[in-house]
Amino acid sequence: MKIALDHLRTIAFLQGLDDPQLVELAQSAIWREYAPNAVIFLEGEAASAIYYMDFGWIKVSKSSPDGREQILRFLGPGEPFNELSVFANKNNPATAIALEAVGAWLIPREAVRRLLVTHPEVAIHVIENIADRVISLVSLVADLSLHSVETRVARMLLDEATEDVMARRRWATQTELAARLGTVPDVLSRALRSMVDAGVIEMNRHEIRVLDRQTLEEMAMVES
Amino acid sequence: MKIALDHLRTIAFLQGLDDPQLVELAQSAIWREYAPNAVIFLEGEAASAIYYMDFGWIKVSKSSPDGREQILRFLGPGEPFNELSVFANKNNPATAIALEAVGAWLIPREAVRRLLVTHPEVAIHVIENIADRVISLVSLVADLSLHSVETRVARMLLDEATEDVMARRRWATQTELAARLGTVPDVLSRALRSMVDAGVIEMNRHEIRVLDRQTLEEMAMVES
DNA sequence: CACTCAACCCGACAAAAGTCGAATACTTTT
DNA sequence: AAAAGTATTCGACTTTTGTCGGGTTGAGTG
Repeated sequence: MKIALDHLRTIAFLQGLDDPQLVELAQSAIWREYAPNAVIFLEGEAASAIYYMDFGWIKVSKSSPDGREQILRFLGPGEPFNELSVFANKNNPATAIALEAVGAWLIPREAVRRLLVTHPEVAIHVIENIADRVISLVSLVADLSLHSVETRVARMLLDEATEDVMARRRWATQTELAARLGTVPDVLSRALRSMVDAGVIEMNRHEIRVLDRQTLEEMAMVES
Repeated sequence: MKIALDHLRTIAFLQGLDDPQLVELAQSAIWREYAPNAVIFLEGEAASAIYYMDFGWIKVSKSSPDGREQILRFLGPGEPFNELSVFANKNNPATAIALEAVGAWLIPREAVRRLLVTHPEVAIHVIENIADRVISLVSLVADLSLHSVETRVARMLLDEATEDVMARRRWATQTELAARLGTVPDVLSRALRSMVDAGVIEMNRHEIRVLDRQTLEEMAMVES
């Protein structure tokens, strides 16, 4: 219980709650672990709980009947997810799958929802949280519809790289990255290769290093 | 003022408020009209008010530097918009443009935001409203990334048609519809034409009529 | 009613993205 | 360390989507 409590304290939209409230939540929290590739929940299912990731990474994605996959986002330690379904009483709009061994706390919907009525400041945090989701989805739509694969790759690199290095976790294969960018591994491979050939980046299994940030920014069509 | 009050009463997320509250809102409401093609607000601008559409239609879209446009949604009479930016204190994530003559009420952000703290039920409505936005964006992403133009066209027809007829407003040109579907007018034209040739639909300037719903559903790849 | 302009359509073409089969390189397991 | 499995790459090819120039239609305007 103690552990759950400490974690709850760090969730953004629970900020400002006093200890008794948190203890109550902590008492209803359930611990879950998932093996790599395990399905955490499926698109269309009714959501029953909010998740708070303790360790591991997952992907949230949609799939087409013929097996193609579009990843909406990756989620790592410290991030809450499935708030949307829980707070809005909707079915899960997408599927969540563990990319590696994952441990997470589940807080049943009722426990969290009660807070909405009694603690308006929580509601405000929730709104801001979901608003960020909308913003990132809007920019995903714009990327998919308005920009070439090369541009999207360049943008991903600029987005993810810290100090011009984008570290690659074990699961960050070209297959997963391609699904994130809305394309297929082959095409991503070609795009990366042509960047390597052009001397813009350097790449190995564990990281991608940006060598020529300026050219990359031109490829990304970032506006001044 | 009276008029504004009557309209406010019909806004979904203001349901449950008592009259004095609404009167206060109505007093701060501002009336605005826009000519066809007028820009209502631009992507990136700070949002200062929530809009409530009285008459006319608008489009919310993102554009690329080279002029291509992706429409996120159309909005008509009775629908509120820009809640996202107002409630979450973000800049507008997209641009809004009038498709025809538009009249709308603006309610300044501060007036609405105060309600969030004092009236938790309003917050819940706001969350549900934004959640719907997330869901429709997720399905737009899936459409763009996972399905062909023909499939998207078929889906649009099935979505929009009532009684197998999709009425076309004056502004619903192939240019606008194509921008909504994430393609260009020519390609949309071809897709529609091939459906007409296949006897699946019938089409004129004012409406598109579904003749063979079953085939259309197969094209839309709706899952059983 | 003639004129104008936007919408729509067509056919040929160009480019981007996706597919396929097979070779190669890396990891992980045994 | 060998075997097995996964990830990446390659080249050739197909499909889809987008582009371009020009032509037709039809609604709205003076």
